[in-house]
Amino acid sequence: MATAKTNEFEKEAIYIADIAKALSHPARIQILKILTEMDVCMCGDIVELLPLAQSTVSQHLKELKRVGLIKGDIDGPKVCYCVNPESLNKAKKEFEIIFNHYTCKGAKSCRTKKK
Amino acid sequence: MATAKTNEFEKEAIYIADIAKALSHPARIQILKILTEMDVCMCGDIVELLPLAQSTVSQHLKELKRVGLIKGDIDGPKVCYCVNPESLNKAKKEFEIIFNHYTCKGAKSCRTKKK
DNA sequence: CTTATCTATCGTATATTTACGATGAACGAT
DNA sequence: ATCGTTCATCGTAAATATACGATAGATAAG
Repeated sequence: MATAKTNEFEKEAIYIADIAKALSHPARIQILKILTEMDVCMCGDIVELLPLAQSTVSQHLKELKRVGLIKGDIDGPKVCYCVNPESLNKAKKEFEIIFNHYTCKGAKSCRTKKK
Repeated sequence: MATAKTNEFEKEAIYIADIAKALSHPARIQILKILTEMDVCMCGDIVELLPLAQSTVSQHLKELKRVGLIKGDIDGPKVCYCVNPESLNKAKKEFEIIFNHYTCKGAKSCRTKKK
């Protein structure tokens, strides 16, 4: 990020950007999909479904956990992952707000200043 | 990205991740907000509202243009930016699909395998 | 033509992300 | 206690992202 100025932006913008960052890799999108479509949700299962090494998948899971979109429960030597419905709903609403805001107000023409 | 494996993922996941990447910086979230709330939408106006240099803002605008969320019309020496309602709506729907999908199906407990 | 304004791009420095193999930690089974 | 399984973390390399100043290009104004 190079001398990040993250804290000089608006709180809401920082939150949305952070969630968006967690969603900004195809592997993490597919992980979310996998976690909701499979009964089992172990790291090993995900590794088999993605073209990535186990350590890389583990890093992606960590990023999704960081923002709270998923959670992992230790179950013996395994870790059982699942989506976190609460935080997913919160993120959903935040994105809805900005998208609705923009699409409702945003159709203003760029060409109003033309001669 | 380090030897990006982007093309080995699902097409839909790649699209959503790409939009999310464009939204993954607070400056770009605020730019979208600014573009819908102001009548004028010149680069210079945005520079005054953000704690960033003009060249940096220009780069953020370029990233938003890359995924089609905004467009810029050349108006003399200025460039008049505005959101692109069509692509914004498309992105909105894609996010809705994945969020609704997850929140409808995703509440499965992680603890079903516990003794 | 010259100057001023506005924006994009270039060059550069630094931070972060992505990816992998190797290793370590935790646990169940033997 | 030892072994195998599962996952996280470490170390590392390469690609991207972020940010800035400097510069170039395009146009309006004079």
